[in-house]
Amino acid sequence: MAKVDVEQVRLRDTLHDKGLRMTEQRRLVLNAVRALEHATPEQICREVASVNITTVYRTLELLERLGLVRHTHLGHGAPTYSAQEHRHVHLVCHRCGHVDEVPVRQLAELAGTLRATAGFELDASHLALSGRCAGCADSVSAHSTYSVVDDQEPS
Amino acid sequence: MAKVDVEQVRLRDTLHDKGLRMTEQRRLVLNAVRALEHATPEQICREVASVNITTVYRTLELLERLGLVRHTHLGHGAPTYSAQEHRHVHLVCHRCGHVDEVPVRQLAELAGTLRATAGFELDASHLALSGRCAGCADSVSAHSTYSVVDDQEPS
DNA sequence: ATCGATGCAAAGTTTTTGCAATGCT
DNA sequence: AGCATTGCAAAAACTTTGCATCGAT
Repeated sequence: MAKVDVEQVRLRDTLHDKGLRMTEQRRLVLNAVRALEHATPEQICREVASVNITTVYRTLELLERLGLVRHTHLGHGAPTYSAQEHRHVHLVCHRCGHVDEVPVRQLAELAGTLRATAGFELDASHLALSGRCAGCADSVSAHSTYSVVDDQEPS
Repeated sequence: MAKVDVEQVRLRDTLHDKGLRMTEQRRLVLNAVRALEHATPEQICREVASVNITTVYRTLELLERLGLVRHTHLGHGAPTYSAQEHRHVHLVCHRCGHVDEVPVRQLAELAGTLRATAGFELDASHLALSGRCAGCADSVSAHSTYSVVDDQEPS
């Protein structure tokens, strides 16, 4: 598959530009990030069993500095990594943990507002929004349990 | 100060409703969360030195279940807690780490869009947006360093 | 007096660091 | 050959658990 080679060459070139080296581990980790989509370091490590967990951490940090991957905090646990080109907004349900995705475009308006009011350049591809997914939002009326935090502000 | 007593009574009542007990530690931790604003468990523990770190963790979890505090993941490290009534959106600069805040209202439009398109109920008070703060966005032109990830999508 | 809450110590998780061995270039 | 990279082991950082004691009700 030509695409794979292209990606691989791109990685090699990016590394060489910085005086860094192309290794099998780096290729494997990058491929795993692309294949798994928002995966934690541990999940990535499981996927590429031959690569040591230490190397996974170091490689993810490197790939992020190179702009090839990004990480997001989807919940309480470990950060999750995705390929740079995988641009979307994560919608994380903090009831059931389900992660949905919507196009980055939906944030354009917000990005404009934040730029205007706070001078803040929103990085939309880096983003996790929490709330209730469709399924859990529906079932809310049936619950008013101890363990659930729920109260939307008046307006 | 009457306000303090009111808050304290509210905490006591909320606890008693569940058959739980009002303790000095719970009062101290809740006050610390309110005073510090988006503080990590460790920072809270430092603030209320007399309370054991274990108790801080347990109390934060409890207060969150009771709907009195919330937590957000502002960055790589530990989660940060704020009082439930402290409603705002965090703007986290992933260059310098600075955390700014804007009113939740700015998300109203986005919340509507997500509800309509994905059935997702956005929890705006729980939110951290990452990007570049005004200061770091300004200085971007001066840098094209190795360590900086930067590339906004075409449109 | 009862039973929930706390503190201490110990264990569990996740991530980082030091260093000798390995392997790109 | 030179120097970045890896793997291992150990440390560090963060969080949870068990249990005896303490304290709110």
